[in-house]
Amino acid sequence: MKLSVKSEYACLALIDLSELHEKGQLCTIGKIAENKGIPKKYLEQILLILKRSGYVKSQKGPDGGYRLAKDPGDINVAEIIRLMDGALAPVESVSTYFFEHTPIEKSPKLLDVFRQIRNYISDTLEHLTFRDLIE
Amino acid sequence: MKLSVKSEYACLALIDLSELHEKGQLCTIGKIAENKGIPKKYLEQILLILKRSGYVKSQKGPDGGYRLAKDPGDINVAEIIRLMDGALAPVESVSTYFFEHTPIEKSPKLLDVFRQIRNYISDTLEHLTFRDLIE
DNA sequence: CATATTGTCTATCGGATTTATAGTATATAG
DNA sequence: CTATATACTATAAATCCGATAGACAATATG
Repeated sequence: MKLSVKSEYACLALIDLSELHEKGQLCTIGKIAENKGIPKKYLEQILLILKRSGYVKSQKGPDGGYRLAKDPGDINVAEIIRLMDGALAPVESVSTYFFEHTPIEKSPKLLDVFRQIRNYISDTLEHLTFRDLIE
Repeated sequence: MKLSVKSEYACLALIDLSELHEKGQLCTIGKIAENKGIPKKYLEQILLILKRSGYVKSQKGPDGGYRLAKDPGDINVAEIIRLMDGALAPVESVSTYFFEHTPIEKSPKLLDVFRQIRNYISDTLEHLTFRDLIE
């Protein structure tokens, strides 16, 4: 896993929305972009992806904006990174959801170590929810 | 850390050379490439990098080839990946050797989790030597 | 010395990916 | 009706990665 800027932006945006969630307030793309220092038009695309996957809801028009579609405690960081970047594993040949063959399979011992690393990353990030990340 | 094919090739080549190390035998680029299924011309560049960093030695001419410059037990996987790919950390802002600012710093809590992941990866791979990977 | 073999070095290409921007369409509050 | 917001698609710009090409240098051997 090498985190892309896209994943970072997605997490930051979800943190922003998580903090507003209890009040049920909408927040515009522009506001989030400004808060977190994210290019607005790029954030637009990211929020669209999050919307299509059911993490956020939106409303058009004046006073429109975005809000979370779930409780922050029901969204974990692993699923967001997988959605944006693909595999958490450092090598696809030890990835559960994005398996692919790679040259490293020629060394079973090395492969085992990377599998162990993948499991650590998955366990850590799957148990980390956006509730844990709110201030 | 997302492992590149380059790192994978470097590790596989070093494993090959580690297995020959005790006998002090030289091995040609072509042989290694064939053994591990690596494009020869690409492997050439990788071995040059390893040579310049003191991991392997070479000899030109007929009967020439490569051999390890150190004991397999004195080379760990972390340093090879850092040489080929840069940071082991999933985000540069928690990298010890390749620190850079990234947007994720806006969430200290998230940053902490990634620091923890980085430490796990570093510890694991720094203690893994090529002696451990020999058959 | 001539030749074949092997590493050295630099340049570059093709393709993919990533980050970001542009522009048009659609919904809705007032 | 108009201003404001999201929806959507296309594509630009930059970078990186894996791979290839080809000229050069060293050396063992006959």
